Amino acid sequence: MKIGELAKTTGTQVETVRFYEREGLLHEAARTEGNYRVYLPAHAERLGFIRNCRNLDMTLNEIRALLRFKAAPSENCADVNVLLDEHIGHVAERVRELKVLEKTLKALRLQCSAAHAAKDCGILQGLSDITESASRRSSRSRHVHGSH
Amino acid sequence: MKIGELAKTTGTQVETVRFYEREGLLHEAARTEGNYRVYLPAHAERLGFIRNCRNLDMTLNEIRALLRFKAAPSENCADVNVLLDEHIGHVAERVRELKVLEKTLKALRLQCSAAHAAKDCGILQGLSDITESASRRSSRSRHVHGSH
DNA sequence: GGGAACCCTGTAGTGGGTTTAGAGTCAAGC
DNA sequence: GCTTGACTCTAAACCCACTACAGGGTTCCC
Repeated sequence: MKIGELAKTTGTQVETVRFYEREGLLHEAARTEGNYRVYLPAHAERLGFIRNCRNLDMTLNEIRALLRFKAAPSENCADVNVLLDEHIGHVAERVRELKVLEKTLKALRLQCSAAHAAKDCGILQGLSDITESASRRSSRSRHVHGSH
Repeated sequence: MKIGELAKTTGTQVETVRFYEREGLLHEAARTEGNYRVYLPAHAERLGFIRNCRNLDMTLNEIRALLRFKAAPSENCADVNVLLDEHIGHVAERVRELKVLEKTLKALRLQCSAAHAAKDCGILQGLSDITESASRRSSRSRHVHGSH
């Protein structure tokens, strides 16, 4: 199959498939005479695995690690468990952070319920004042992202 | 005050201050004879506002909008409310997504409780199989990020 | 005058793609 | 045989919010 079909069956964008190839996540495909990539079912399987991992918010590096484990079927899988436990930890931490954030934002929102002159707006006041209440984002180098 | 002091009092990194100036979020500072930036309390106030907004996970564009509202004190603040409501919506949505994710990851984790050969690992199997269970990340162009 | 601590500019890198530009390929219809 | 349109190719730039680095200059203290 050609790249467009592969992309459609795996719910990926064509550019993303080429990006994964550049990144070494997908093996290079054979080419037709006209230089089109040709994919086999094994490619679709591997891409499906990658997309599932991405849907679980894993980084490409984590996915690379998992692909290595998959490629060594007789080795011990303890490291897979460790990787997943760490990832679950990251997600759980991010949920906690975002809930604090949500609470803070809602409290801020209550400071201005009606429309009036901006100079009297409790929200703008609040944004100037907050000193310590907001989640003291101590976690450097986060891996599960914010809200944007 | 010089840039280092400003950075310290606002809990910002020096490079970030210069970055905000380049981005037009902070007004250009006056300079000493030796070409060092000199800041006034007003700069510290504005930077504090920006950092508070960033701690609430707003984008620089959202912050730019808020700074414009602040600069027009007699205008109506209804748009501030709208901006904040939208932002709260983004955060709440991301929390929902991440909780689904956490659940999926924990279920996946249960498929391999002990260490054994990778070819028998329920987690790697599960990652190949998931078809629809994981959060169908329909939200394109998210603004509150994942877990990394 | 020597060294440490600070500051300057400019550039490149991060992650996980997306977008754009400019060109080539292929099958169908006329 | 020629055109049209859908598909494909490469390479490079762009996104966000910084961060890091290279290679200097300034200030201050001893």
